[in-house]
Formats: sequence, C-alpha cells, structure tokens
Amino acid sequence: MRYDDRMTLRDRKRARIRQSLVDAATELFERDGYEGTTVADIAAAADIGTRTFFSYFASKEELLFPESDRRVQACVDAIAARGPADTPVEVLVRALHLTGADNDDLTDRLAALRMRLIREVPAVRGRGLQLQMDAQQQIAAHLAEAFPEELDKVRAGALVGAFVGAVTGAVQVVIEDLPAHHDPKELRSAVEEATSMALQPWMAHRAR
Amino acid sequence: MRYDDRMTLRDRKRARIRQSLVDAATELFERDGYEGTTVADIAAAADIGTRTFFSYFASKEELLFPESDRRVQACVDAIAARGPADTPVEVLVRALHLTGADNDDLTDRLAALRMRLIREVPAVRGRGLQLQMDAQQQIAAHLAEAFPEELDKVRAGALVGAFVGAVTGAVQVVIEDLPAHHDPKELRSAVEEATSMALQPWMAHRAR
DNA sequence: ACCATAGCTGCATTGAGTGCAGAAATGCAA
DNA sequence: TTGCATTTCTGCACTCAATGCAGCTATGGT
Repeated sequence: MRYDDRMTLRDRKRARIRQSLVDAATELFERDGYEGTTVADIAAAADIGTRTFFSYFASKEELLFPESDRRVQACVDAIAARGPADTPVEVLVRALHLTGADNDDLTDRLAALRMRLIREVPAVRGRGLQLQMDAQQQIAAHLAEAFPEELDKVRAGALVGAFVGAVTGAVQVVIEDLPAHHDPKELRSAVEEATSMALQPWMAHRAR
Repeated sequence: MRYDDRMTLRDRKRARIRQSLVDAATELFERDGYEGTTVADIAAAADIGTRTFFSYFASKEELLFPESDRRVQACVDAIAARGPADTPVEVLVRALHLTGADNDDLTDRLAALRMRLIREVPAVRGRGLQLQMDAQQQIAAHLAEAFPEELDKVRAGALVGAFVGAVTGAVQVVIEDLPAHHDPKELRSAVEEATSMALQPWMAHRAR
C-alpha cells in the first residue's frame, strides 16, 4: 500500500465530491443568482442525490464558506509563533493582517462571489457573521492562554472583538460606497486600505 | 373626533395584535422552545390567520427583535445631543452605555429569552448579528456627520466597529462561562462588567 | 348609508432541511 | 478473488417557513 496518498480512497472521493459541489454552486450562483439556485440544482450538477448534499454541507449557505477553519487556524498558529517580547496587540495585528491577505488564486472567484452575496443575501450575511464570531471567540481564547499575565479571558474577548470589529466596520463602509460594478482588484485594495486604517490606532500604540 | 388617541383605530388594532403576537411567542418559546414552536402556533395563539402573521413580522426571528430601531434611535439622539467640547469617543461611550442600560421592566422577560435563544439557536444569532451590523452602520454614518473634521466615513466605521466589537466580544465570553441555570440578575451584572471592561481603554484615553 | 381601499384569510406552491430504511460502495480479512 | 461488516448514498415521505394570489371583511371618509 502506498503511503503518500494521504487519505483512503473513500476520503479522497469524498473530498472530490465536496469540491465539485462548491464548484457547481459557484457556477450556478453566478449564473442564476443565490435564490434562483436550488440545492437540488447544485446536487444534480455535481451528480449526487439531493438528499446526499446535506451529508456534505449542513445548509446551502455553508457552500460559500468551505474551509472556514483554515483562517482561524492561521490566526491561532500566528499566536503560537509569537516571539518572547511580543505584546498581545503586536501578535494580533500580525495575525489579522495575515488573515486578510490569504487569498489563494484558486479561491479567488469564490471569494468575490462570497463578498457579493454577503452584501445582497441576508441569509448569507447572517451565516458569515456567525462564523466570524465563532472565530473571534477561538482566537480570544488562544490569546488569553498565550498571555496569561496581561489578559484575562474577558479582556482578551474585548480586545479581539475591538480589532475585528474595527476592521469589519471599516470594510463595510468601504464596500457600501463602492460602485455597483467594481473591479475585483479595486475592492481588494479598498479592503486593505480600510483594514490598515482601522488598525492604525493600535499600530501607533505599538510604536510608542 | 378625539385627537388624543394618537392613532387611527386601524393602527391601534394593528399595534395591539402585534404586541399580542410578541406575547404569545414569548410564552410559547419559553414553554416549547424556539424550534418546537411553529409560526402557525403563534398565529393561532394570537387569534389571527397563519398567513396574516407575515404581514406583521417578516420572519419568525423578527419576533425576538421588535423595536430594534429604538436602540439605534437612542444612539443617534445621543450623538445629536453632543456638547460642543465632546470628542467622538466621549459621545460614543455615552451612547453605548445608554444602549446597554435601556431594559424596560416590561421587555425584561423578552430580553432574557432573546439572550438565551441568541446563544442556542443559530438562526436567531444570525439575525441578531445582522441587526447589530445595520445599527453600527447607521451610528457610524451619524457620527461621521457629527464630526466631519475629526472623522471620515471609513474611520467612523472603524471606530464604532471597535467599540461595539469590544463590548460584544467581552459579553460573549462572559455569557459562555455563565452556569447553565443562571440568575438573570447575574447575567445582567456580568454583562455590565464586561462592557465597562471593554470600554476601559477608551475611557483612559478620554481621561488624559 | 355608501363606496373605495387597506387589511385579513385560506389555498396552493416552492424550497430547505430531516428521519428512515433499503441499496450500493468500500475496507478488510481470509 | 470472495465474503462480510460498515460506511455512505439515495429515494421517499414529511415538516415547516415563506410567498403569490384571489376573494372576503372591516375601516375610514363622505
């Protein structure tokens, strides 16, 4: 038996189908819109039974947030990789900058679609916010653990919440003001600008 | 025609039915749980047709957030009522403290239920977060307008986001650590503690 | 008392999501 | 390869939220 296939056949097949569901959904959402696409359509496009869809994704919205864990994991890793002289704020700034900049080329199309649907479809926005809150909580827990002397759990929650809230609040304003048909690159740079603007107070604090 | 009845009969009737829907929902959610209660049940308890329910509330979740505008309005008013020497941070701290403290006696039961369901039911949490974001955006817009020299729109978004995010992040941690069967008063004081803890960095800034 | 209109209602329909039970595919051992 | 145990897939039936429509009822103004 080969070892370098990192999964059993079952798992590889499963991963393949999962991916093809995301691909099919991306395609269909772009063509017919989110509400105009049914789960049955997506399942059919990926050639599985409608019922089976729900053993891959718990809901239609989840399709837009595959690997939501990855970003959180990256943050947690960034916290774990802190230097001995780092302050919580420094670590957090690094972690969040990193999170905002992880756009792989492959996921780019999905990311753009997601951004648009978060604006337009309440159900999607709701799910996205929920995932964000969950991520915040995990990050806060790890941060509190990493700096047991400087931060208790509640303070860590407040700190992370303030950071993420600042970025989100700034990005939201920027997105709203963007012309309806914007260049994806334009959005990307606008988000980056908003992010650094939001984090600026803390950066100044760091430079003291 | 009497003038002191501040609405037409139609509107008073409508308001009465709306309230009785909220009351019925509160009752039923407490007794049978959120998922265990159908919209049809609620409509029946308020003695209206199931179809009619949706002309009062756009969705089942809305029942838990009646008058979500009131809080926003209070914040906006607080901004409008600023003194000439106030800084954005000072105004915002006042506005948010006020928002957190507006528990009327009558809405108390609903507020407790809402808090619980936000924790337990994803759909409710999602809706709550959405309303929060909308509120943030409105507040940010007004704040930017009130301090055109100190803040542009993006910075206002970041500032408000940071405040609300800090409070929310802190509160979330507190709520999570609370024993399953907690005294409502306990929760209330915990939330207040978390709030002031979250706002502390800015209060210090103000005191300089 | 009358009429125009706003609001209420039942009916039918769509689509998400779940439970269940049988069929099919897979992993494993001989 | 064959056979067996277990996981996964799938169709079917069902519940419930939500919407469109068409007819009915109640209200407000004259």
